[in-house]
Amino acid sequence: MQEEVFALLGDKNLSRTPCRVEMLKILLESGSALPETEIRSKLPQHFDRTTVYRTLRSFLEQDVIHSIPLEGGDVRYAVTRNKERKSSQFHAHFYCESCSSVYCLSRARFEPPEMPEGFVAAGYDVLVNGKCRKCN
Amino acid sequence: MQEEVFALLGDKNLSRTPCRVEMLKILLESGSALPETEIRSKLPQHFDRTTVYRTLRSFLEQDVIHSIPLEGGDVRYAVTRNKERKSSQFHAHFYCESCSSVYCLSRARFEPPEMPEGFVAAGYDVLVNGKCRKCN
DNA sequence: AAAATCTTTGCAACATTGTTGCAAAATTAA
DNA sequence: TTAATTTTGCAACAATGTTGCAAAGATTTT
Repeated sequence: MQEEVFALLGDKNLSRTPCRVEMLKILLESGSALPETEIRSKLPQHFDRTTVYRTLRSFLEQDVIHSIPLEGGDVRYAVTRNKERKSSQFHAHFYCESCSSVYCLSRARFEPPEMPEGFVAAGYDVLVNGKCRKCN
Repeated sequence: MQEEVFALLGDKNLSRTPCRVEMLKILLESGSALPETEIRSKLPQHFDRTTVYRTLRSFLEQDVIHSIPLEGGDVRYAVTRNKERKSSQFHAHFYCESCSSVYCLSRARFEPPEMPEGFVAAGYDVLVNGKCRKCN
């Protein structure tokens, strides 16, 4: 775990600050995508909201994590697996309408919809909603 | 146009208040999905932000419009065409990375991605990004 | 090791999006 | 016309995210 965190940070030339290390651990340990409030509440020491947001921004800029905007302004953050890097043109996530958890569907395959005349697609974000493993 | 607005409101038992009528006109006339600020700025008379949000909420509750959350907390609102009612299990939208316009792709067909063990899908929201008709 | 530099953190303030409570104005019903 | 309901505006608030500035911690330079 520690090694994975260090590797992720090292790859992106991000220094090992306490806040970064702890946040990455939390995100890696969590099977689902988390909102900022939950990440912050899980931190072993107190960090200011600003610091957490700044760290999230660094991670986003370096594509260590990605954000998943939901209906109602809710946003979740999740570690970006190799399969779903920015370079990849397709991302899928699952929103459980029962427990509100969000999961990355990193290995989902998908047939792009046909585009109307004149529209050229570069990437696709799919949000599937339904019931997750735990709620079925 | 006027008739279409009245029909939409009538179907949902929403009274013809000035704000509702004008907002629906704006949304119907626009080929793309609009943020609240733009809807409000296009209104022929001044209405308070609160009133506009309350009207949006009525429309959302009655499925007259739907909201499209984007990366970065941006939200767009668009009239719900019959083809893409809540009852339908699939919605697709197009985000132009050049001019930031959002369009509904109401007639797009699509093959649902396969779900992992235990996950049951009920609906799909697809956000395609690329370049729109005007920007190509 | 001391001084200078760069980075991270916290605090206060602010912007934006959206909501709520309350009272005034406008509609609608009795 | 009076009474009841709905719509609107205003002020205040909540949540999410950003910015400026100064203090604290690391790094580097000499």
